Amino acid sequence: MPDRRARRHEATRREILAAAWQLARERGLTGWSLREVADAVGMRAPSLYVYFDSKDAIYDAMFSQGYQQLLETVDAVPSAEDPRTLLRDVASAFFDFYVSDPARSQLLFLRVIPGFAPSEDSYELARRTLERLGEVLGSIGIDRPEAVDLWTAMVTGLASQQVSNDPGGDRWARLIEPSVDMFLARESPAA
Amino acid sequence: MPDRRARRHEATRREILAAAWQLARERGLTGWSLREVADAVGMRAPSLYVYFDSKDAIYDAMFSQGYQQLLETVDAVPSAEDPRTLLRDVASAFFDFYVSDPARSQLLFLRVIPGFAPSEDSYELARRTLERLGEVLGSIGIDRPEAVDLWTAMVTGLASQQVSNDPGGDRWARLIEPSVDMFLARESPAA
DNA sequence: GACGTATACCTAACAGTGTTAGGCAGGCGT
DNA sequence: ACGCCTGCCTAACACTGTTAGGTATACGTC
Repeated sequence: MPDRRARRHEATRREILAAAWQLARERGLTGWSLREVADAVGMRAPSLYVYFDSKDAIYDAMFSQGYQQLLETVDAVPSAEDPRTLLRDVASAFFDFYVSDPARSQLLFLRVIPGFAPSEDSYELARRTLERLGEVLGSIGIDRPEAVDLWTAMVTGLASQQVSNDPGGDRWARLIEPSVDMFLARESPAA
Repeated sequence: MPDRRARRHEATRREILAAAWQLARERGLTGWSLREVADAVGMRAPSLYVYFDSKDAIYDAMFSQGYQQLLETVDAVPSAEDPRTLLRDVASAFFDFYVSDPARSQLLFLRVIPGFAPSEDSYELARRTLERLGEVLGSIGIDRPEAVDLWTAMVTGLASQQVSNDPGGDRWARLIEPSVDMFLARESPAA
């Protein structure tokens, strides 16, 4: 029977993280303070230290949650025999994941916070998530490391341009399908 | 004969910007304080306000300088008849520009600083620089807006992955040539 | 060449930041 | 029922960007 206290503690941790995510989405990844998070959950700033060792520890927990969500997103893509179909679905899923929360994307994919680096555990989760992405591509015969790297660069490039240069629009979203075709023409000319 | 004072003023402005660039490269785009910049040029922090209205104004001047440098980089690419040669040269030049100073790239290409947006003038320079890039691609027949957008996404994607996931290495740098081939196979199959 | 002023600096201070120290009340396991 | 650990608090630290106000000097003008 797990500690009542421990469960309450965990619940409050999640509440704090939810408030931090909301502020990050509203004001940018680094555009919020611990006082604001504390206000949102009805505490004073120093009390947050009961739950996290530092602001960077909050970022680390967010990093971990973010990759967890990405893992679920990748796993939610329906498997398909046809390479073109699968590749398009995975690309769209990743693109949507990236664009739907730019603050999260900055945290997961760009080194934006001065001095912050993910903990060993969080980094391991990130590694496993990207490995999983590689497996999905492998399932349709995309298994050369260079091909996976190229695919990653292409899709993150599209999503990043969308966020930076046409937020809310679809100028780069429309290029997903052509990009997939272009990629397949090179990597899997048979299909 | 232009004001002695005005010239001295301009020289000090440049000195401050140089110090800010150095700190940004060493500690990250947002990892430095006005006190540190002031120290580097032998002043106290408030004196910087003689030269810049705010820290964001320093970022704005850096933004402007950065795009100036990018413009020069693009212009320095030797013109070539062969599309493959030119495309490879432009891609390499841009890739090197991006990778050689990740802090600058964050400032120019990603919206990383909370609350900061470039001034009208700086943004105009950015627009003209990217327009110029489009002209270079146009010179070898790449003139469909979608093709330019796709090329931009591809090259920034490669550079960004290189910086984030293999700093100092060449894991994505080696993919420039294959990417150019892949791109050309789609956009200019005749060549 | 002396004069008056705008300029280039300064110190002091303010509100806000992340963080630490220390204290108190109460819910929990024994 | 007792005692302790947990969850919160206030006060305070060093640091951040920024403003107010003062002073000396280098400059353009006469």
